[in-house]
Amino acid sequence: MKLSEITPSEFLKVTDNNDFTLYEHQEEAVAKLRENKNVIVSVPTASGKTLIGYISIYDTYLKGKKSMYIVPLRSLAMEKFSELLSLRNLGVKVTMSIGDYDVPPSFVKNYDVIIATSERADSMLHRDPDILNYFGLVIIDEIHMISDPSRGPRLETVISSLLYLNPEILLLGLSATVSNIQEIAEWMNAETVVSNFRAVPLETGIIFKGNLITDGEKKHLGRDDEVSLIKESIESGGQALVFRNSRRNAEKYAQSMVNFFDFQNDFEKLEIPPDLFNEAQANMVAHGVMFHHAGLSNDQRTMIEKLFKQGYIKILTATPTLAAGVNLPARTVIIRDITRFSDGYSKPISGIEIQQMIGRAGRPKYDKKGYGYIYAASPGMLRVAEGYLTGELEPVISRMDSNSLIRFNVLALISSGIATDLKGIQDFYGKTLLAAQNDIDGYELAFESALYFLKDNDFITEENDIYSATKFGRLTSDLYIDPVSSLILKKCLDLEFSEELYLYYISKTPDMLTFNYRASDYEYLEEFLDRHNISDFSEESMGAAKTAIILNEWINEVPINTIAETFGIGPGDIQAKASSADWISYSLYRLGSMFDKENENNLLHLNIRIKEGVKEEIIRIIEIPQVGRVRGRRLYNNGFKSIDDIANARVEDISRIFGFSTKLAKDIIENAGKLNNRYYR
DNA sequence: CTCTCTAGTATTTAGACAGCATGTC
DNA sequence: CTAAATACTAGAGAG
Repeated sequence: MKLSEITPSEFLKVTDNNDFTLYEHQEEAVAKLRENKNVIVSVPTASGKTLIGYISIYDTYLKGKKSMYIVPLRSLAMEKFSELLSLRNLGVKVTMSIGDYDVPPSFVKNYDVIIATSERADSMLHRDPDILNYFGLVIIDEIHMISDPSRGPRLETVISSLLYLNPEILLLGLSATVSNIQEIAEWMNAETVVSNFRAVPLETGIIFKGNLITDGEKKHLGRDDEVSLIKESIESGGQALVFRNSRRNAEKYAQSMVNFFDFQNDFEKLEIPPDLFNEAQANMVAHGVMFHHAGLSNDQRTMIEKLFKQGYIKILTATPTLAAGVNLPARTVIIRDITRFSDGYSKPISGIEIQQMIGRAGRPKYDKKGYGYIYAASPGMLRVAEGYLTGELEPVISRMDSNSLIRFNVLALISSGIATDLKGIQDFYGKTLLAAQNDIDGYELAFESALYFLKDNDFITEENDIYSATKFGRLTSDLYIDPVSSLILKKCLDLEFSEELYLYYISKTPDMLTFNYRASDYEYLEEFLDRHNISDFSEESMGAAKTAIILNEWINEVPINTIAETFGIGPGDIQAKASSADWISYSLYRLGSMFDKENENNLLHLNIRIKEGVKEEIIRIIEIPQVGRVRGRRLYNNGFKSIDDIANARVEDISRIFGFSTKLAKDIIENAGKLNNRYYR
């Protein structure tokens, strides 16, 4: 059926007037949603799931209701946001609500579609459960994420809340292929739409001992082994994506590709900011090769993704960052490692992850066919690889049963008023997948001990078996931090303020994942703990000390590359850590304002310094737009020490400073002037 | 006595979410 | 439980 046959005439504005024929699974999903049935669509990636979203969002809009689109990653939220913007042509107002994103105000009431991460959705719901009255549709992308041990429970909480609070809201789940899709559907009162359809056909094979095995047939690959497959792909105009299981492997593999291929990109033409890449990296890019992992800075990653999309980078080697992230397809995908070290063992990676990686093969519109190959290093791994391809699927399992998550959730339920007694909590949990998969009566003890813990630590109070959150409990829940973190921060406030020491306690909260320390770090870590009279030499404490030391370098303006080199980590690791610490230090500031007013200013400044990575003395001047830690420092060192100094400066005096063009100098002076005026008003 | 090589041993290992602010008759 | 690559170290042997 054509798009125009099932949608209002104006709808084609969304698709640039392309009136394509719907795929069968799209048609089926839309039909079921229109019958007011929840739906779970399970199809491979790149098979038009977004169009189902578009149509159902517009249907919902016409009924005067809002839609929410939940995704697992911030990068995916931004990608969806730019895709869904085309709905603006129909008057549908789209926004996104993710942590860290402060451009459009996230007034739910003013928008028709809200794109959110699962955590943001969770947080929004328990801050103000009433917003649900405005919603008619919630789309949950990558719903199989429920199975993710660390982040799945937050998504499961959101869906359970929807089922518990407002079963009228239509749910559309989009999922990878999993074995128990029926069970998930029953839990959500949904019908399933399952299809193996792919927009670009996929050919899969296993590379084993110099042979490529496809459909049981062996083909000898020659001396270059799997590299010959990459060669083939590139020479016929394609690109290749190689997944590896460690950063070092990804980098090494990229380096080795430089020796195999030489595409001779005109480096000048690529418009890469100077100093974005180091010499070795720039050399790889010049050869059309690069690696991608979370140790790279955000700017580096964005640039690499762009160069790959534009086709300048032909071979990209990556860790799992690219498996679940933004859509970055390539004609040929090679999964070079199928095991990864975790929990003390080297284990085969999950089938869902393999699906995601291999699903990247084949660019719609550009490639007639995609090629996905799995590399097996041993006979045992050959069997594992065969298992992936013959479709032994994993089930989605609830991970909501950890005690710390139950504490977090029970506080959220009480704080939001969704549940106020044990019975309410049990009723809520009765709606979870956890309950659908387990005997929920077995958790009563866990709920009671969570309630006891929360009461004992003044997060909640009780009267006649009815619980309500204290101010402390409410703030903890709103800050979205673990109650245990909140207690650590509260205790920290009793200690005399010292940046280093406070950074240590920030790092010690369970919400901060600390840096790993090595044997070679012992000496200075123990010295740090000694110096602060901390007698705890546990693993957590040592990790927190290392993290505190690195953050301390960051807030003292040590160049990010110097920190990276000294501690053997990547610039991306420092950015990520600073961003978590920013969140926790903000929480500390808020707790400080509640318990200990005296410390308030110190805590606010510490938060700004972590956010921006600056010393105290330039906190003010980096408020000027276009001035960050680097430019702020240069201005300060050249005598421009306040907003006033800069607002009244002459353009030539600032443009004389290294790194400041005339235009930039003008802009900065103007911005400083505006900022100044604002203060005078 | 010192340097070098080697065999055996120790070490290391992916990723990434959250808060805030704002509007207005 | 189901790894593999690399960095480190002690000790032998050469000069």
